[in-house]
Amino acid sequence: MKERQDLLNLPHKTIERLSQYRRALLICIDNGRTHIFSHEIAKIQHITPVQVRRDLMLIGYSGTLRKGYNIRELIDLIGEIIDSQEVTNVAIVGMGNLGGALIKYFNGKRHKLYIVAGFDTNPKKIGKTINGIECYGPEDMAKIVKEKNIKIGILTVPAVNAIESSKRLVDSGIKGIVNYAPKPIEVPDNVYLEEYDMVTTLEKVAFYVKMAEMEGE
Amino acid sequence: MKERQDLLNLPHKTIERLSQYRRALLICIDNGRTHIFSHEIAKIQHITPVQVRRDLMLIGYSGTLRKGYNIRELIDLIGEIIDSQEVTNVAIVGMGNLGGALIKYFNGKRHKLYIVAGFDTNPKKIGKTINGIECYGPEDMAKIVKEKNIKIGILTVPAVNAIESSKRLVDSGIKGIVNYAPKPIEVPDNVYLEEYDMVTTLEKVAFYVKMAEMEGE
DNA sequence: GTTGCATTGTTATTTTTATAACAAATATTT
DNA sequence: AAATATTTGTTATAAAAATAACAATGCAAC
Ligand SMILES: NC(=O)c1ccc[n+]([C@@H]2O[C@H](COP(=O)([O-])OP(=O)(O)OC[C@H]3O[C@@H](n4cnc5c(N)ncnc54)[C@H](O)[C@@H]3O)[C@@H](O)[C@H]2O)c1
Ligand SMILES: NC(=O)c1ccc[n+]([C@@H]2O[C@H](COP(=O)([O-])OP(=O)(O)OC[C@H]3O[C@@H](n4cnc5c(N)ncnc54)[C@H](O)[C@@H]3O)[C@@H](O)[C@H]2O)c1
Repeated sequence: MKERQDLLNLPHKTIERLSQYRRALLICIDNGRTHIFSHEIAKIQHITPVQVRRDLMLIGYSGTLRKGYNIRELIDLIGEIIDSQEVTNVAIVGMGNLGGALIKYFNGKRHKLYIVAGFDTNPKKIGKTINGIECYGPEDMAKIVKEKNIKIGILTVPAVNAIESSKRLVDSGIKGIVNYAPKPIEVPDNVYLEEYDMVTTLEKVAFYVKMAEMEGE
Repeated sequence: MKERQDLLNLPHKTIERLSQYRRALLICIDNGRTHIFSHEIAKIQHITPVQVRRDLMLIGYSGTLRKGYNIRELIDLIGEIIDSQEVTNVAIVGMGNLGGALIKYFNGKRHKLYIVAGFDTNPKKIGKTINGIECYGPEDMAKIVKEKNIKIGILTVPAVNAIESSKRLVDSGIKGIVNYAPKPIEVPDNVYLEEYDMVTTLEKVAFYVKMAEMEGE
């Protein structure tokens, strides 16, 4: 389970769940527990115990029969898998309402991930700080990304600016992007992209709520 | 394609894409286009033309050979499928940074979805408005949900308060929840739930960025 | 009008993910 | 010490989603 290819073969959903298991396990450790059963993890995450055991099998972690999993060991192993050795630096592009909320919220939440810079085109924002994070103009992006060793960009610009901003991020040497603008962007193969569309999520929920209400009509 | 069961059999991912196709198509209409090819939609969404055609086949919409799809008709059909006839009202629970950003952002974006109320436990926020949306105390939730005919709740409270807040939403008669707190919640079968965890997303991106960097090591 | 070709619509296959089935191990009870 | 219950770990199956393959249609060029 130390081999790069093995890690890349892990299902993407397993990677997501590992992050979530760890967060739950950190709370358990704080509560003084040392071991935990698969069905307890499953209960916290509202998934099945089988799913939990399967994920742990995939990362090659073994528990003890009738005693469960050693929480500390598991936290550490998940860290070895998903964290990088060094801190990973992140930038916010678009220091508006959502970008600002993320900055205020995020730092301190994760050990190995920090938001270290913001970018905005609005001259009123450039040079200002939010929660100690300075905002730069987009023309400085390449320089700042290099200086601060920024690897990931979070896009929170208006939809019409998403494509130009993503290009600038890529040109600046960023290696991963999370796009919250409701406009699909395109990145080269060597950049990892996640997109999330809150409006679509809400429309989807509204659809299934409508369907539930139509029941028996 | 008018039958309830047919709509429920649509893949969840197709429902999501329909929402996104529509948003893209509305922009095309504004640009004066009347027809569009599957490969053009695909280009905008960065997916394959086959995926587009398959989705449209599933909703029973036919284009014209060598002419493509009638944009207006398609927008209307997607509306018939995913929108409810009446407006669907939404509440924000937790009027903090993220909840506030959502309120400022969302209204006006969609024709049939409106945020009409907020809830918060902080006495300083209760009675105030953000963008014209009033904030109420949680004790008024059942009353307000009924009065304002609110169907969906967006949870933006701290993780430790997520479970109690979700219970209150359910007890108040809400039918759908979007949970942005990084804490899984549980809802009865008759309530539709979507959870999204931004921290997990960022950790996932960081993982794949790390993997890409390890290449050839 | 025949040929070529772009485009749709449908079925088949593959890939990804989740669920289920069950064997193995070990503590507890009788 | 045998039987039972609990829990892990693995393999097998099913479900969901994406991709590929290809037939059908009808315009355009010749
Ligand atoms: N606010 C939310 O809750 C929310 C929810 C879902 C999606 N979104 C999406 O997130 C994005 C931002 O939303 P918001 O509400 O924060 O908007 P906002 O207007 O408050 O912030 C956008 C910021 O981006 C800056 N900007 C514009 N062009 C830029 C560029 N080329 N480079 C850098 N910065 C640029 C603007 O100056 C502004 O400060 C939008 O695409 C929106 O659709 C927001
Ligand atoms: N801010 C972000 O960008 C961001 C990103 C990802 C996830 N989140 C999640 O969204 C949630 C909110 O984040 P935030 O940054 O807006 O936090 P925040 O502290 O700014 O806002 C939380 C709000 O919830 C209110 N609240 C607390 N308990 C409540 C209850 N029981 N009922 C109603 N309201 C209650 C608080 O008074 C506060 O106003 C958190 O769970 C956070 O993890 C936020």
